[in-house]
Amino acid sequence: MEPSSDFLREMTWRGFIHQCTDLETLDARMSAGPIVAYIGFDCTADSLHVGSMVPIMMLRWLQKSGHKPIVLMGGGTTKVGDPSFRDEARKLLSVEEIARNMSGIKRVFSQFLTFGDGPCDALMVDNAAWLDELNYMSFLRDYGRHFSVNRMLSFESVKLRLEREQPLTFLEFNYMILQAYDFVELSRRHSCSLQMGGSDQWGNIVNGVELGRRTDQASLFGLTTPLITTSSGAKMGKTAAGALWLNEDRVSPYDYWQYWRNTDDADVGRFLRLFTELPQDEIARLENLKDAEINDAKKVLADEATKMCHGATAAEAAAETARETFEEGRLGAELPSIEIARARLVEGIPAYELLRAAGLAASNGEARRLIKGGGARLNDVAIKNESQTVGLADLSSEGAIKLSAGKKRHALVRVQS
RNA sequence: GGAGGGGUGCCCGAGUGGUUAAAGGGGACGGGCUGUAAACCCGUUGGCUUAGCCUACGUUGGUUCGAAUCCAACCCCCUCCA
Repeated sequence: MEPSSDFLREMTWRGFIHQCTDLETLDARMSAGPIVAYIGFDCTADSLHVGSMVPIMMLRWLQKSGHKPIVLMGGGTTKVGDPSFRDEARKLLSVEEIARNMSGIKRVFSQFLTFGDGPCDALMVDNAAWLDELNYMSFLRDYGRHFSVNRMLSFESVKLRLEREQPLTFLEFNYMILQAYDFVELSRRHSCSLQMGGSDQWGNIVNGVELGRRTDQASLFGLTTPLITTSSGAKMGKTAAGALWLNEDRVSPYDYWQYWRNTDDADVGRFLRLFTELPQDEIARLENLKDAEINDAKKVLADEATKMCHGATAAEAAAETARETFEEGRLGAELPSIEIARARLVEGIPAYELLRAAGLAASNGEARRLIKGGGARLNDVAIKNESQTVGLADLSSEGAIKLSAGKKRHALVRVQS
């Protein structure tokens, strides 16, 4: 019952496996020797977010277990747009946007995988390389004949669209076929025999496996990961500011660390397995911590996850700032900060304006409401009056003013030098 | 091209001439309780130089003392027909 290959055993224990086209045969293949596997990433934004962390972790484990990972950039498929489980069509992205997004996403990967020419080194390819020059007539005759529209319509991934009677354009309908063709290309070019991906990719993956069998008698496999939700049922990765992006310029290491630190109790064990590479016994110990002690497990989770994404130095700085801010009530260096001209502080700035400038409120009105509701604090003292002004006298001995919105959101105001 | 239906605040969704910055729900934010957790309770949720002013119900005009609500044109979406 338990897989014999290192990779699948580890993945099973950690909760990465949702569905597989043929787990037993795949396991035998992976036990016998190294294989090549890929995951595709479309270029719909200029950074990936935590939603992609599960597939990324899987590629890491694959590489660690002695197999070869391919990262497929969807430079071609992004021009079409994956309709899977969407109730309406995506906005069509321009070629320029796609190129920009791709360069943002590429940066992320160097952090997680080792690229190169060795047998276990990761490879990055772009499906525009073959999709862009496809000839319509020959493609239809060579590959289109292997697809049954009846079957394509039966996939769960398009059901939502069809049931809601929302239009599914012919453009989008082709996505599945192109992704299937990608798998065949990678199998031919790089002997790739396994496609992995999120559970929403099941239909697309199965089509690739079947196409490979029909055109090349290839024995291909598909493996999907479950959609990770928080125990409260929400899709994970939402922050106050929006998605939890992996690129540092969109979400700071400190905010990234905070996200993991604030994990629900109920999710800690599961997340440690999925998002850290700690050994099994260490995870077992951490997930058995009770009550307030579980906070220690959350800190480890935050440390590990941040280290992987932003490096050890950034992770330590984030952890240190959190400790200073929350455990000692001081001001940590990595808190988001803004600079204000000395002259403006001499005049005095209304507190609501400063809250807005520091990014703790989206508008002056919101800042006023925050103050009225008793959630705004200046150097840890509640701001009572909306029109209260902040001046030089409020600078602490560290040379900064600490502003807070609620218990968790803090920012520093420094004097412009 | 024809017939019908529809476009409301972050999202869903009520609202068919005035007291509507727009019910209700969700989400989000804040307060309380805690452990920087969950659950629960309470509050807030267009902007501004905030006892006031300004901007808002696809767009532009019109009717009216007064319009998200009525009229016209236009744009976009959906369904059926060709």
